Amino acid sequence: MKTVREEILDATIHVFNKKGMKFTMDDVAKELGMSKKTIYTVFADKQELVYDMVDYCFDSIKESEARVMRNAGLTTLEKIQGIMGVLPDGYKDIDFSQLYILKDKYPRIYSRVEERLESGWDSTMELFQRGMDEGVIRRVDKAIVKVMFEATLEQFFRRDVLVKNNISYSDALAEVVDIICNGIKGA
Amino acid sequence: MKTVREEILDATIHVFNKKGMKFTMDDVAKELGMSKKTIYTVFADKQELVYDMVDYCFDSIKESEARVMRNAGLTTLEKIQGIMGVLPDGYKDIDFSQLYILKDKYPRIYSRVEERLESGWDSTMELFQRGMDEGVIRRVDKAIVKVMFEATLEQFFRRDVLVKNNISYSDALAEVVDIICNGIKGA
DNA sequence: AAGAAACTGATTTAATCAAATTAGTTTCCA
DNA sequence: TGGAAACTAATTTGATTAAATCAGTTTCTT
Repeated sequence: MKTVREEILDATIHVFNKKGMKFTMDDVAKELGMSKKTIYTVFADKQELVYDMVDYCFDSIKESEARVMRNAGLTTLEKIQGIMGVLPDGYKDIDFSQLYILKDKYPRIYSRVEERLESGWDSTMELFQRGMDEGVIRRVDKAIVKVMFEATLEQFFRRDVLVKNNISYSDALAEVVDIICNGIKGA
Repeated sequence: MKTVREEILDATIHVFNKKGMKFTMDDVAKELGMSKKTIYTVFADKQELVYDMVDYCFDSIKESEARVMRNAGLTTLEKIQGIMGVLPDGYKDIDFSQLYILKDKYPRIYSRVEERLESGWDSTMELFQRGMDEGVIRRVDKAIVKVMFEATLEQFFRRDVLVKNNISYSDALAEVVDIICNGIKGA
């Protein structure tokens, strides 16, 4: 059973993805068939709502991630592959490029997004390090791998490359993870 | 000996990189120690100047590229590696993200940039195809490799990732080409 | 022939202010 | 308790116009 809080957050994600950051509180209320009054009993203001929406999304990524990390049956390389596969599943929920526009208006939310985008890579970075120590992946610059991956995903969302080339998102993602993992694998 | 035309184009690149698309004709004239009058004897208007500047840059990429293609001593994979190395050398000359802002004001130049960015991949795409036919690289989606590479370079220029991580552009480029080439290499 | 500088019409930018929208609150009602 | 709708103060949007900038031309000079 979903809590009221979660219902509101889900609705917020929905209208956010439809209208970007200029969604209104009325939009959320209408989406829910709920009065604004009720929303305001749960969230103090719009800022808090968006802030919590961000955390809500990242938490779900983190959870899938933890599941991969915890799986003892996987090798380090398989874990890297697994995590790179779930990471963007979370990105799918929200159009983060929209969130970047908040820089001026909601600096607190903006820096929260950056913070979580950054810390979202913590486990992956650790895995890279472990892989290099174990010798299963080559000594590469972790920051570069990160940029490659993030930049590519960003393009998938922003431009219409996938539509134009008639490639599904999951196929594209699998291919990218595959190329990167093979590219960093020890010789 | 450089022609007047080339001198003007070089100066244009210079001021363009300093001030973006809002460089003025006076800027170019001052940079050259030349009167605007003289510039206008060579180029009909600003639009033509920028248009030719774009071609000028891409032509120099194409030239280095042809040199690699023509080198019979290289294997297909080495050629791919070589071409991916020179392609961005040309990007270094110009901040193409600036050019993308022209969409509305100079649609003719904008579409020229797109056209040449696109056709700049022609030889690389052919090489990918040849490599797959020869079996030296895996069957990958060429469009995805292209997105990965382009997106990554774009980030190198746009964000300050390289500065922040204290990596030189050429080291970063070499690493990216390396990862991609290893990532697509046949097993 | 080419630079320096002044000039003009067109475009860009900036400032201003009115109109519309919206966050958050309150009132009334089921 | 919670929805519907009205309300207010604040913000955002949009239109208008004045000021500044700039592309392209002309004049005068060496």
